[in-house]
Amino acid sequence: MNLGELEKLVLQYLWECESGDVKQVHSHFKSTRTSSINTIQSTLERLYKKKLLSRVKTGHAYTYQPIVDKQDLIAKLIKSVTRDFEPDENGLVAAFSSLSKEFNATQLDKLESMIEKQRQNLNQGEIND
Amino acid sequence: MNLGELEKLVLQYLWECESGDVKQVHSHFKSTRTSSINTIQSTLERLYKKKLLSRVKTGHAYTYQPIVDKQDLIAKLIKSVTRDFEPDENGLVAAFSSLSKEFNATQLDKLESMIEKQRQNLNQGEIND
DNA sequence: AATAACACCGATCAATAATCGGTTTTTGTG
DNA sequence: CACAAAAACCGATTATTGATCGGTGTTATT
Repeated sequence: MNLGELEKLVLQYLWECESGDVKQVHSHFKSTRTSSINTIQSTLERLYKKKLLSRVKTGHAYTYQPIVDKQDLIAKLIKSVTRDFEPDENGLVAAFSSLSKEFNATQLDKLESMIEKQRQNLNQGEIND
Repeated sequence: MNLGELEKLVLQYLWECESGDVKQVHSHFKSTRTSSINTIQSTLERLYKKKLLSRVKTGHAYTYQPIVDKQDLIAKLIKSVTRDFEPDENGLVAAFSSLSKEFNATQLDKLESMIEKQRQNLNQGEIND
């Protein structure tokens, strides 16, 4: 999936605010972008069609809300760019070897504790099978 | 940076073959795609402009060669999609938390050994400073 | 000099994001 | 209920970028 510049910005905003209607989104960007309210409208619709936003009518205006959270979307995009070149299921692990060169000690600690947490998840799953 | 479908395929091929000229690339894709040799030509030029390929004249034909290897390109793309949403330097680490949910025990082992290797790199650097 | 192989330029097409005007629908108010 | 405001919806336009190729110029080889 490919996201345009405005689409990314709108997503960012909705992650911060939890939800919002066209008017809110439009007025948020009034200071930084010249996009008309119709432009915001169609951007929201595009994100809705891409299944990144849900919407409910409140009164006669839609309130839009992100379906996926930021981390999940990033994860999805990372998997997508990786799979383009390494369809293999270990592709992501392999890609990590290049990536790891840029982590400092603190970041490595964090990564390691995430790994440990995931190990526990796996073990937990085994017990309950 | 955004890569088209044919651009990705051509890159893949050149990673396998180390290098190749237009004719070679074209004949490689003859069976799977209908792209004319001119289409291959301009795809190679686009990749060259994107600084993903280098080229040297051998006779009067260019020989193209990847500048970045596959893992490095994947790493670059991963950093790029991450930075779009998490400009912070810890963004990648944060993104990893969603990603980690899908790794099995073997993969976790591999990741951990990469982390260990990177720790040693960091220590080595310190000593030589 | 002729020819073949190739690069290079320019044009077109396709897909998609960004843009907005105009119309219809909904709703709240006098 | 009629009307005005607010919002959705539809359709058209523009911009960007990748894919495509024809035609022309350039170079090397015989």
